[in-house]
Amino acid sequence: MADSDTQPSVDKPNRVRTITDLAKIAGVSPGTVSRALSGNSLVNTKTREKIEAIAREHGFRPNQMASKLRRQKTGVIGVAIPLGHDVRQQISDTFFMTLLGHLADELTERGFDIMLRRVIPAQDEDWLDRFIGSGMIDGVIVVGQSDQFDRIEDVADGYLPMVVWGNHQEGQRHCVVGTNNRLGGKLAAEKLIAAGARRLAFLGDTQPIEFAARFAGAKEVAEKMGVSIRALPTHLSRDQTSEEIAEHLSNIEGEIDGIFAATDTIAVTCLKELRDRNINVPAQLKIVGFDDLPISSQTVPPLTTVRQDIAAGAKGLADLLLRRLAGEDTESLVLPPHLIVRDSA
Amino acid sequence: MADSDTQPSVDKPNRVRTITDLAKIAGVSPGTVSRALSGNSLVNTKTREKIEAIAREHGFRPNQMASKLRRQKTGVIGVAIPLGHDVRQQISDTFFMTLLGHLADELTERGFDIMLRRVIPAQDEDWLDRFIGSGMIDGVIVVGQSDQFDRIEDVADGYLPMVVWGNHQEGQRHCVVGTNNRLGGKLAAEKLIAAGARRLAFLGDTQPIEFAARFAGAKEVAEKMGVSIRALPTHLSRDQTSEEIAEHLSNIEGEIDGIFAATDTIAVTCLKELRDRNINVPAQLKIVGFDDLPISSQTVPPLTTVRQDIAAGAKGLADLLLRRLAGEDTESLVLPPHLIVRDSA
DNA sequence: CGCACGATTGCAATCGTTTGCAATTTCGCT
DNA sequence: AGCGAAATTGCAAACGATTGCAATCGTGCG
Repeated sequence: MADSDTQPSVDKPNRVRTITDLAKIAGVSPGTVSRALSGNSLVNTKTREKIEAIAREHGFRPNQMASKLRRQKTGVIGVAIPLGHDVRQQISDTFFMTLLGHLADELTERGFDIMLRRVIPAQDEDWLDRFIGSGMIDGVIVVGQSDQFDRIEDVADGYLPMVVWGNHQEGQRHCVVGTNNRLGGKLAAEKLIAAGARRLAFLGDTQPIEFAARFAGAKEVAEKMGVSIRALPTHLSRDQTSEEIAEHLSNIEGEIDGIFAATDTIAVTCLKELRDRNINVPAQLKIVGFDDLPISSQTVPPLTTVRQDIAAGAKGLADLLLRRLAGEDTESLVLPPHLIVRDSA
Repeated sequence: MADSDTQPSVDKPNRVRTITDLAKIAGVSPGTVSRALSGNSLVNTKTREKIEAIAREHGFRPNQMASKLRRQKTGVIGVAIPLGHDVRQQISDTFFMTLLGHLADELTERGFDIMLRRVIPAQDEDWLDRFIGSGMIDGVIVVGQSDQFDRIEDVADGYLPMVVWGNHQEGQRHCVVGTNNRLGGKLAAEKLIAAGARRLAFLGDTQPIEFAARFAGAKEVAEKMGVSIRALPTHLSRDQTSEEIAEHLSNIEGEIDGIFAATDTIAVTCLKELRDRNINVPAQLKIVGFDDLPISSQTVPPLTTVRQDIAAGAKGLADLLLRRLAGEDTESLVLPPHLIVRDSA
């Protein structure tokens, strides 16, 4: 493809694009320019200043690709978001997006760039190997295990600089940061029961490992307390959710007096549906959510929920990854959930 | 730094890391391997299959850095989020995050990767040049003009593959995608007035260009209709917002009967504060928001708001950028806002 | 005045892949 | 069997920055 005039190389006759061009102008060798610009090695102060001046004047920036190729490191952290269970749970999902935001803040502060990759495992068998092996990133953060637990485990042995957001399981090999979901589930169930509920339901998909753990925790408490609990499966994408929840609510009308929602997003939708049906929360039905999203304090009634500390999670992910980048084999980090009592239970 | 044993090169004695290694095994030249793997050029089918087999067997992936360096294109789109007016408006802001999510979906679908960069212009004069000149990205999408309108304009002339999310101004040179904020402001004011409000207030920061346009639109309508309107400045970060809004509400108690919030996020917080004060919406005070975030339909009362079509915006950004990448000098895209009438006005 | 040593700088190989051009092989056809 | 065109493959020069090693410059000191 002849792209001779695609680039705006016309404005300045012979623009300084390479370190060699600059060297020619400065009357030194490329090596010296490289040293002067990278700052760390020994260059005569006068020479350095001259080179820096010329660089500034011509708006020169060393080509990162070449630099990275030569130095075999990129300064880029890959962030992969696998969309396993529910492809329609786009990455626009509130929780993930918030986590990503904090992650961006943390990593940027430490001088790393972020390469974002949304991946659909069903369509791309070895997404993780591909990402890692691409040579474009120094390390990878996987946000959410989705249904890819095994694949992640496979990779973990041979590749140190990887940290995963998700659930921790006894004896797993990959380094994970996440909330103690099981404990969170317990807190939720205990609260519902303490508030007087006796016939519980878990509202949400029980397939994803995190949600399964939440359900398991709740179930354990319920059984110990002699209270019934059942799962009402739901998808995550917004449009379906509403209808599914509506249907569930019709089915369980009067049979259930306490709902543990897998997610605040689900809980909020549920709250809305209940209001439409004139079911009073918490008098007739108690609800506890999970996440403590910003919305959750603004609902009517304000949502009682199990808080995940997203900021701390992001910080943990970044910290651990950086230590692994330095060669350390770190332990997983399991964060404690906190029950935030508001008015819905 | 001697990192001889940092890498796990021990597991497989002599791993296939380069195309040359693979070529040696296959008994062909590196060039042939490159052609076979890239798929597009002419290679004997049998040779290709053999090479592919060996590649698969050894889990070989061509080094992207080298490839990108040689081909002078990266397959990466930079997404910059300038945090100008309010550094504490972290990129975890709901609207931007949602836009980013859709953007990720769009670009990924078209085979591009995303390099995310959060940037604080106040701390980094030439963030945009640096990003563009880094050689790491083929094009850039700037999410939000913030207070960087001029800098963006400066760059626009010399650099084609850039598209910006934001407000469109008569005669500007950079390609922008965004909602017609002024029109949106008009719709909001018209609705408030139609609902019976006569003393309006605009709740939000009027500095950012998008918000200024919204306010201007509302003001135009208000003045034409002989209705008063005033601005109540607010910041964007959540913690401050609540208090600021509370203070404003105390000050204006009884003097205002219609609020146009710069953002749904602000509107939602405002709704909550009003509820705490037992001010009935919409009877005593009418509210219209802006954005139509997912939350907005779930509030009590559900929020009347001006909808921005985020998905369409993301698609527009991606489309235009790709056309610019191909050398076309595209026009800006201004999307129409839609008034979504619910119960708050 | 000559030598040695430290401070700078230049040289050239290297990172791993792509690709224009030329050489070689394969085939079809007469 | 022989010739030419078409199909494959090999060769080697890029892409642009980094860095170990060696060469050069300058200066202090005997």
